[in-house]
Amino acid sequence: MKYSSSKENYIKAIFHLQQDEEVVSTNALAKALSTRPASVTDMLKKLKSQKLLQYQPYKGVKLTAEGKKIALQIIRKHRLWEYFLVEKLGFGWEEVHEIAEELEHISSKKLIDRLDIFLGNPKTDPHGDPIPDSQGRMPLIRQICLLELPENIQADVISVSNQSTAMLELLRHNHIAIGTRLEVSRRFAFDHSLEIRMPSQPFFTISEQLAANIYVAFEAESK
Amino acid sequence: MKYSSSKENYIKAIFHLQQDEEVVSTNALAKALSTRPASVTDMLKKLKSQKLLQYQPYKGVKLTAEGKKIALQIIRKHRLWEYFLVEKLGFGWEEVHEIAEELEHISSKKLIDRLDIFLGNPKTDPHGDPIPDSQGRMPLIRQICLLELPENIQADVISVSNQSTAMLELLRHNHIAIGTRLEVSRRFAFDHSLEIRMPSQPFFTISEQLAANIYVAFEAESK
DNA sequence: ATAATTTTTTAGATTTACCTAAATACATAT
DNA sequence: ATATGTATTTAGGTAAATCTAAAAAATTAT
Repeated sequence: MKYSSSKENYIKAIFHLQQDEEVVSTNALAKALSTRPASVTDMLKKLKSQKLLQYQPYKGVKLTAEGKKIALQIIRKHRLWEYFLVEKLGFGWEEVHEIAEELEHISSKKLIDRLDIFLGNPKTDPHGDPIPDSQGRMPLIRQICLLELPENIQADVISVSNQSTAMLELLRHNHIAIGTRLEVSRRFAFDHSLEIRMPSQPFFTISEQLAANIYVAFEAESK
Repeated sequence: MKYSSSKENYIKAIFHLQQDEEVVSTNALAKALSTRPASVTDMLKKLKSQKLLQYQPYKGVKLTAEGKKIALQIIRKHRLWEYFLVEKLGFGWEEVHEIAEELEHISSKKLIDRLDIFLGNPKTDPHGDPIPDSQGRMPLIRQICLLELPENIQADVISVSNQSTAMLELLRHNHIAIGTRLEVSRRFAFDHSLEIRMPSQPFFTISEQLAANIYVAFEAESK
């Protein structure tokens, strides 16, 4: 079934608000969507009649299983497009959200599954948020310092804590950037330096000092 | 200025119909857009008030310069997305039109200009139709047999006339497919074979017989 | 427990993009 | 030149998604 962009935005907003509060209020939704409470009430009635959510007047709202499924599909699209914009088109991670808000409403499922493959099945978007898979399963992502990354586990760089030019220069030299997929292949006891492996590139090592400033996200047993 | 998807579809349809007939009739538009003549009349009034077209009741319609500019932007987006879907995501050229109809309404100009660069500034879409540049200039495309392609001019493969497995095998072996960018770097008088150059690949030669079955599109002095 | 405040819903409009049915303008054929 | 047929417009209506203002329900404070 296909839903209007407006309905999709409601579903997505409810999904996100539900992470904090079991039940979502009309006012909270109105604020999140920059609209008026009266408009929210109208839309909730429509979405309820489509069985996407449970709603009793004055009692707040909660997505049904079907509603959640749709929310996860939209979030999947949003985050994959963000990844595409940053990794392939060279956008900064601050400027992609708005564009992804539009792209997430493109309907073709085949498109998004092929995009996923084209991007190498990333597990997180450029902000480090997990990307649901084609079945809507959200991978359990752990975000840690590169120093603590277990060996031979693929992870994506999500942030760097030190922004000095000296450090950025070193990162650039090693082709490490936000979004880079890498893994630690060895650790050397002598100086605690790390051997880094990146897809289709020769191995190289980085110092403990550098690694201490890099944060990565990786998939901790999905399901 | 931003226009609704619906308005953009009207503008695009008028642009295409204008290629055949100087002035476009209400009925022709209704047919092209699968809608009713009365709906067309309504919309024409709105678009006229926005100065995107010239319209006098009963006298048909014609885009203004501004209307044409917008049409070309939409066509640019449509064709670049088609190219992306085929070249990067591996879709067949028959199945991309529908998806591109949605993608063409994504508004970010920066997105489309970066996509253009990412794709290597293709001059034609997978169907061989020319892609307007960032200023809306439509390159003059000539479509000819590879045999007749002038030397050292980049061209895109748009079709192959013989579909035998033997020929397709040979094409695959040479990494030639619909959409491949190539140029003829030399011709050998002895057997009329051609030396082919492709970006970031070693040169190779193909027989006159093979070249006779390959059709390409290239830019003939734009402007 | 009642008053005051906040939240939510209802009622009634508006805008966009459609529709059908009827009226009008234009084109063509005799 | 008039009749007939086709194309186009007008008139009036609908559905989706929004809005404001007012009413009603729920919550909080005294």
